[in-house]
Parts: sequence; structure tokens; C-alpha cells
Amino acid sequence: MDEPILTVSESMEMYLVTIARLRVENQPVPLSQLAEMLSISPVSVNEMCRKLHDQGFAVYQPYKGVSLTAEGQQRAYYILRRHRLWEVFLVQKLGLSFEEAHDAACELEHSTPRRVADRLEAFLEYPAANPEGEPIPRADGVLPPSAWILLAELPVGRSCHMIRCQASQAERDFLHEHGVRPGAALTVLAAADEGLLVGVGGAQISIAHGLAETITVETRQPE
Amino acid sequence: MDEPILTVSESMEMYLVTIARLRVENQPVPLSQLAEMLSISPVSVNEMCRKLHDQGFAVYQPYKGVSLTAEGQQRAYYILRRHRLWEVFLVQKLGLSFEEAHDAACELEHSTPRRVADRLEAFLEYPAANPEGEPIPRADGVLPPSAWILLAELPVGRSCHMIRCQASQAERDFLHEHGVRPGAALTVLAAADEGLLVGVGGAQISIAHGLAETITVETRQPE
DNA sequence: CTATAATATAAGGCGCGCCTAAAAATTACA
DNA sequence: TGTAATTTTTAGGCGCGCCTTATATTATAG
Repeated sequence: MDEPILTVSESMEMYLVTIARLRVENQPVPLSQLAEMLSISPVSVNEMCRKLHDQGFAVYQPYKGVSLTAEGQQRAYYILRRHRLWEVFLVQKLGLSFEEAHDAACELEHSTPRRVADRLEAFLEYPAANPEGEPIPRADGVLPPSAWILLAELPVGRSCHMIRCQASQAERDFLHEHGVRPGAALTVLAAADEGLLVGVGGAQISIAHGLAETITVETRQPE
Repeated sequence: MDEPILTVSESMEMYLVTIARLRVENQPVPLSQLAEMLSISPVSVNEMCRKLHDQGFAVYQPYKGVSLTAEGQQRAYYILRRHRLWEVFLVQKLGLSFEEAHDAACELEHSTPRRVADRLEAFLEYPAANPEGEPIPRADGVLPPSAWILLAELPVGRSCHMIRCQASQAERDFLHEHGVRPGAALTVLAAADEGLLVGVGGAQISIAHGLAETITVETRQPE
């Protein structure tokens, strides 16, 4: 009757949170991607995915990929929440770089009781997102919907807020100098062969299509 | 020539820090105490102590006990420092009880990079001790002395943490069943002819004077 | 000095999470 | 459609840290 409360090992937690992060449009995540992301051999990843399936945390379909059950997603968000709260704390209160904060948060996230996370959230005054603009799952397990798309996909004339850029450091530095940084308000003024003409804080910058495809932005729903 | 940097597992870290905490006046720590403190079978503790000896972190002398090498003590203080800094943060900034904070710190201490510890120390404005008055090892590895006395010598009304008991196995078992075990928070409620009335975790137990003289505790400095 | 209690050690086992090698199944493309 | 590439599965192995059972060794109190 009463469900046994299955404990999730640290290793399992890493799988769950990685699946959650790799997931796009409810498509199952290919195991090869998972293996690469985790730096674990495909055989071991396969083994673990079957285990997660058997324990009810994931749905594994051979040759298709793996996705999370409601239970699995809840556990994943549970970790993601801790991870991003720690990132906020480490950057905002301790003054670490995001890079350092991210690495440390990867460790701390597995050793953080729920109560500590909740208190930490209050101490940080309920941040909505981590320092990179990625949303923080709430205590009730809801991950606030973020209308995230690529800048390259934004129609001309529409505005958005930048979330992140996954290009090289040099390219990110270039964008940063022109005001294109996480949180900045951007408007696509025009699209040309060379790229997008983007307005940012009264100035304008031309961004190549390739680069625009590495930039994630959040849009307000227009209606 | 160049020493291989031996990595210390989380389990080993627990042993090292426990040995450091149990150590008094440079006497080796009996393995039975260690086993009780860690809630691990004496056989396994023996096994691990031989391993720590072989790897140069401890000196294990059969029938004598185990003590730390300079290297082992450094590692132990390294962890203890993180543990107590987290306790300060969790109590002072997040408002947790010491009990909760201690438990959470036991986990966090193993996942805290040096830089995070140093920044945390600064953020907390360089506390000298944890919320229970136990000294925090400094970044340079120095641990200020702490106050260990016998339970029998503790004034009525004062609280302490149990360190160890050197009575017989039967007596230790008796105490253990009543929650009087290493690490437990004890309060001397009253002193009578028969012995001390001691509060432990909401319950009470009467401990004969003779037995109380075998129990070592750590007290907070009153001023 | 001896009997008993405490401590040490040996032997074998278990679950976990990872590995490699090799064989089988499926998919995808020419 | 047939072959190549990918993916899955099986089998066997390894280190870690813990366990229990059983046997030695040492310490200590009568």
C-alpha cells in the first residue's frame, strides 16, 4: 500500500538532473548525449537508465531515449532548485565568479536538506533565477515557465530579455562590451544576409546568424 | 620525488575528522571509541585505520589506538573548518537550530572547495567558534584549544556535548540506549546524592557520580 | 598466574557504480 | 533492399566501504 520511499543515490541524482536539462520539447533524450554529458561509458549509462526506469523515475525506450516520469522530474527539479539557489548565494553573497559558483553548486546540491534550501531561498529574498537567468524551481516543485527561444528565431520587431550565450568566451566578451549580456533588453530591428540588427539600450549591434543561434532569450508572451 | 597527491574519500574524511575530535593530550584514540562515534563495526574501523596508516594519514598501533600524522591532521582540520563555518552560517544567517545545522554541515563539509570556505569565513566576519563555542580551525590550519572536562565536573544548569565515555561496555551500552552517546547534547539538570540528573534530547536520565567521572564532555566558554 | 574481557585479524560476502570486450538488435542510408 | 553505423545487451571484472562469523592475540583483574 504505502509506497516505499526510494532513496536516490548521488549518482542517480546526476542522471535525473542531466536528463531534465537536456530535454527539449518533451522529446526523450538519446543515451549517447547523456553519456557524453556525464562522461560515463554508454554501457553504464544504459544500465543506469534501465534502473531508473525500473524504479519509476524515468521512461526508457530502447533506440528512442530516456525521459522523466512525474516522480523523476520532481526529483530533478528538487536538485536543480538547490543548485541554482547555491549559485545565487555564492555569486551574490560570497562574490565568486559564476564559473566557480557553478562548480561548487554541483557538489553542494547533493548535500542540501530541503529545509536548508527553503531557508536559503528566503535569505536570498526569493530569487526567480540564477545569475545566468535560468529559472529556479520553486519549493512546490514548479519550474516557472520561461518562454526561451534562440535569438535567431525571434521575429523582427519583437523584444526580449537575454538569458545566456553559449558561444566562445571571445564572442561572449564581444557581446558583453556592446551591452548584450544576461538580463539585457534586446529588440530585433531588422534581419539581413549578414545577420540580425539588434537594438540594445539605445545602441545597435549587428549579430551574425550563427552567433544568434547560440544566444538564448526569454520573451514575454505578446498577448 | 614529487609526492602523489592522495585523494581522500568522503569516508576517510569522516574518520580523520572524528579522530581529530576524539583526540586528547596527544593520546592515540582507541578504535572502540571511533567505532561507536561513527556507528561502524569495529572490524571495519580496524580495516580503515590500517588503510589510513598505510597511506600516511594516521599512525595505528594495535591495542593502543590511532592518531593522526601531520598530513592527516591537516586534512582533518580542513574538514572541521568547513563544518563549523557552515554551522555558523546555517544558524546565524538561515536561522536553523544547532541540531539541524550540525546535521546539514556534516554533509556540506565534504563538498566545499577551499575558496568557498575562505569566502564564507569572510562573509561571516571571521567567527572564532561555531554556535556551540567549539573553535574553528583557521585558514592557516591552526586550531585554538577547546574546553574538555568530565561530566561530573559540570556545574548544574550548564550544557555540553558528549565526547566519550571510558566506562565498561555494559555501562556504555546502558548510556547509549538512553541517548547518551558521543556527540549528544547534554544538560545537567540537578545533582543529588545518587548522581546527576541529566537531560538529553527531551528525556532525562540519572547518572551515578562514578559513571559521570568517566564521561568527557566539551563545554562552551561562558564568557 | 590464570581466567576473562577487550581487541585484532582473517575469510567470505554484498551492493554500488563504473569499466571493457563481444555479441545481438535496430536504424538509417545509399 | 542490403549494408554500414548506431545502439543495446550480456558477461565478466574491479575498487570501495561496509557487513558477519570465526579465530587469534593481548591486556587486565582476581
